[in-house]
Amino acid sequence: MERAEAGAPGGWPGALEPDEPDDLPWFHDELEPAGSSSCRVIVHVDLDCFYAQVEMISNPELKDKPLGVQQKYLVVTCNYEARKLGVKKLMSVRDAKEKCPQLVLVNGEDLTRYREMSYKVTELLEEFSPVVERLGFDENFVDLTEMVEKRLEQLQSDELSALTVSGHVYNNQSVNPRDTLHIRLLVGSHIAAEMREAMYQQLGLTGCAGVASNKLLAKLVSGVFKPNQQTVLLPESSQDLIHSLNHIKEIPGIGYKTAKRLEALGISSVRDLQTFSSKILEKELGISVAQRIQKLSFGEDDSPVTPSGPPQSFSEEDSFRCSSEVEAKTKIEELLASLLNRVCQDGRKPHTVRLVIRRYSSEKLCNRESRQCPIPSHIVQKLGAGNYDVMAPMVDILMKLFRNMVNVKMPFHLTLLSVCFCNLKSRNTAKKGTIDYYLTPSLSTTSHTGKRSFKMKDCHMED
DNA sequence: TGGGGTTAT
DNA sequence: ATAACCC
Repeated sequence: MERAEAGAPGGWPGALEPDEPDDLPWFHDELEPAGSSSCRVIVHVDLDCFYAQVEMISNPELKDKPLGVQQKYLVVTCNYEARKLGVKKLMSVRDAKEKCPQLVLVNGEDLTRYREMSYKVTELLEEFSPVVERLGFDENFVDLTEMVEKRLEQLQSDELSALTVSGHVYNNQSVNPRDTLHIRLLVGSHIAAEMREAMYQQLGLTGCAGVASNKLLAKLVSGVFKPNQQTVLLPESSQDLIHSLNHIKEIPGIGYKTAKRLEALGISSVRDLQTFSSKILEKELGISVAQRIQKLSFGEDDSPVTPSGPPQSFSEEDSFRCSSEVEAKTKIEELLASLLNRVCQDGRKPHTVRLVIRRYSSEKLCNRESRQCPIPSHIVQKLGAGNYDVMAPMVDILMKLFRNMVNVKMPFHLTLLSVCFCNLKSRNTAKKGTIDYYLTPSLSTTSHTGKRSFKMKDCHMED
């Protein structure tokens, strides 16, 4: 609904001159309804060095020491003590120890406690407003638009005029108390402060927050004041914020590949991307990517905060060297055992299983191959209680997938194995009144007999 | 580069 | 099934 039809006989002059090259981004002169009703208030919440915080909560003796969390030979994250001493994220253990010999390392290859804490944070935020989108384990977006509206209705006019910001204002921009957008964002900043306070009081976690009118800007502004602080962006400063980025790769949504292709076109700064021909960009990257990233370069992002809900998939992976089928099977059993525990806790049942490998060979970054297949229904039904019954047949399936990818009669060298359960169903997924409902034994009124007898006359069409 | 996740094609 | 993106 945001998008004007490209070929629509709109009232704008350019439509009457089809021969005129139109290289200006089409969205640039889009009329905002200007009514504040279309403006959202979004908060991005970003925990400080999350894994390190979880480790310091688990073992308070680590609190005032420089701490790094290690996976294989990498320090994937570290606390601020360690950062002061020169340790960076994703630094090799060798470099980190060299920079900082006193660095304390804990192993963070098992994500269980991080994952659990991560969901506690999301659930806490969902208590404020149910529209929470997770991004990784340590970031969440919350759409505060409705909450802000409700709070504004409650506020008296004298309270309204005395309203101040909680935390920083980007660029130190002055607030206009008569600007309804300013006021709404200020209310958002108070909600953000309450969220951070609740995270600290209830979970012992600190983090940053950014409040702005869309996800892109909220995310960018949350990182401006860094540990344990928050910042609100007022609309007049959005161009300053986006131009504070030194390279297009810093725009969330423009990844490694796209950045390389843009660089090949001579685009490296945000302004380069803003002013580049839309037509050529669409031809190079496809219309979808081109339009999306060019809008991002102006700080425009109409993507909604999509509630994440429960995870779509569970996976366990381990990077290690593997050159025999026996090694592979042992690792697969290990990964599977952990996964079965997780799936058991979740309550839903996966209907698809996938095996992922990474081959050694020519270090093509991110070369992974996968094979997947449906989990036979008689196995699906056993999931949940006795995982011992499902272990053997699942290993069998996974080894078939393995041999489908890897010719075990030839020498091979893998550097990673991963098992993934997906296509999760609550098995209440069959809705009442549908054929599936009556064909699902656990839902049918006669199912408790254990017999697969589906008599339509026994079923009621209530609801 | 680890050990995860998501969506689009 | 892969390829891109995110952390």
